[in-house]
Amino acid sequence: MQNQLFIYNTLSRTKEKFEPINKGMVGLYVCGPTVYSDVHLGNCRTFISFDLIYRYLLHLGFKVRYVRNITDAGHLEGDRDEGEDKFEKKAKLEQLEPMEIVQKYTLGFHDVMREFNTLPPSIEPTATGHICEQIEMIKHIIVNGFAYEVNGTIYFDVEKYNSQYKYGQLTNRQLEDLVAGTRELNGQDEKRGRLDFALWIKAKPEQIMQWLSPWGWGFPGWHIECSAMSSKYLGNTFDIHGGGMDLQATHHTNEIAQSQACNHKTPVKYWMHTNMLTVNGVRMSKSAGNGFLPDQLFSGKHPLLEKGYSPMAVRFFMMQTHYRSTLDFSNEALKASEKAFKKIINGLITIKILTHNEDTASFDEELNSDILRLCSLCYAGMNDDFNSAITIANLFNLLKYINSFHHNILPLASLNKNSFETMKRTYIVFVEDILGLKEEKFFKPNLIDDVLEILLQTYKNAKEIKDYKTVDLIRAKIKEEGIIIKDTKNGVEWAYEE
RNA sequence: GGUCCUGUGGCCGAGCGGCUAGGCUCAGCUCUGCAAAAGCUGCUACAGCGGUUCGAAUCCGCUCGGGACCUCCA
Repeated sequence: MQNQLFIYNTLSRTKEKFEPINKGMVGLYVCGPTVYSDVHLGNCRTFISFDLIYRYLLHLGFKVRYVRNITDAGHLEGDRDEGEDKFEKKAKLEQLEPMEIVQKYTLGFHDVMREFNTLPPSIEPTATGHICEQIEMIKHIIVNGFAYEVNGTIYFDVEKYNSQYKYGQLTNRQLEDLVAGTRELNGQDEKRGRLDFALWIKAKPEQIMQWLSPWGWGFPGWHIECSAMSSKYLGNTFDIHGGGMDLQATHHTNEIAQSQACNHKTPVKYWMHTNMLTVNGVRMSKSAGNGFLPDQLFSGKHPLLEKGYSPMAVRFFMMQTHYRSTLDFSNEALKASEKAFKKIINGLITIKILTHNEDTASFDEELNSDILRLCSLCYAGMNDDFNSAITIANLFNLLKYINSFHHNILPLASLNKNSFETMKRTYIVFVEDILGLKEEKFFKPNLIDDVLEILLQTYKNAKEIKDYKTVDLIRAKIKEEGIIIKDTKNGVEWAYEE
């Protein structure tokens, strides 16, 4: 049951039984961020979705090598070799070195990922750290006849490639249709085919980020980075490659082409794509002006947000929707999830203190089997293409029982030890390890001072009504925490114990 | 224009041929010094019209909405 994992494969457009290439091991590659500005929230959804996938694979006992790159060079404004380099442009704007831009936004990205409680990947390679590998790969592609040089720039020959392989297979498109969708080459273009894309780009003299290659000074194209890094760490063919749906048509299509042109092997067994984020029904994007940053979402400082929502509430919100469905952000939906999340966490605190004392006096067969059924449904949800929505629904069903036991509406003695332990383990493991949710402390900065104030007031009140039992209790307990209470002529004061 | 996805109750969101999804909201009940928490009950949904079937939210066709990619974005 727990091993019957099914994954929707974009390549076949069906759910397939997951069978790793090497038994017990999984190679997972996810396209990471281009660190030229703050992480986009939609980007976060992708990484949170794959964090869930990573966590579940680990839970199933797989040895997972999770590679998520950092794109820190070579990403032009137009994905098809036009426009300025994103880093160079931003560097000019912020009056910094391109690498300062990279450093700044990489750190910011990691902060956000930490706030969302995502596990770090096993390897987080950078594009600039793998220039040699990319050059090597390009050389192979040229030798194999699928790329050509024009004035120091190397282009991938899509038409030639398509004569032997299917270029548009990931998106189920014919080459002719793709060509029809692009504009005609104007006289300035050096490339031969309209769909051809750059593997290596000749640098302008003033450019800061450039490297020496067999074809002169230049920098790598965006797509070759992922191909080079994934094959280096996961091999020529690996299990799962993921990313946002908008990478499917261009980036991932080109990755497949590059890998096959280089070593004649299909690079990936299962392609997984996460869906987009919308705000009040409209796709979140820069041009629509409805894209808020993670920090704005947390603080509530954005015109579209009524209030701030904590990272864990947002994470939970995302997991209530399947990763292949579009997810709509609205204050109403966010508030609903915030409440539901707190309920889940309160349940976590409850189940942790709940214990079974081996008493089965009022054993209820039906109840036991229902609880075991719900536990297995939690697995069934995740096994069905990581359907966390189903898992969460069943966690809520379990939670009802947990609360009923806790409030003695149902006697704990109606469960046997095994059912109880299964319920407890399932709830905790799913909430903490798989969904990656944790309790958040919402304490104000000066909470301690305020609580102390309340305590001292209670102390004073007790003293006035000569309730010395309470007075002594407060004094003794607070002393254990290293604080002594002093009755002075001016009233009650506290001090650190010396 | 091409390639696709999608329309579920007041809101969000699973399900994708027969079995109560779940959460939030609202109304009521139980419990309760007050309040909260928790439990219970109700609000009887599947865009419309045809068709296939013993049986359709689920499959097929048409109509009407919404959206994505092909162009910067995960």
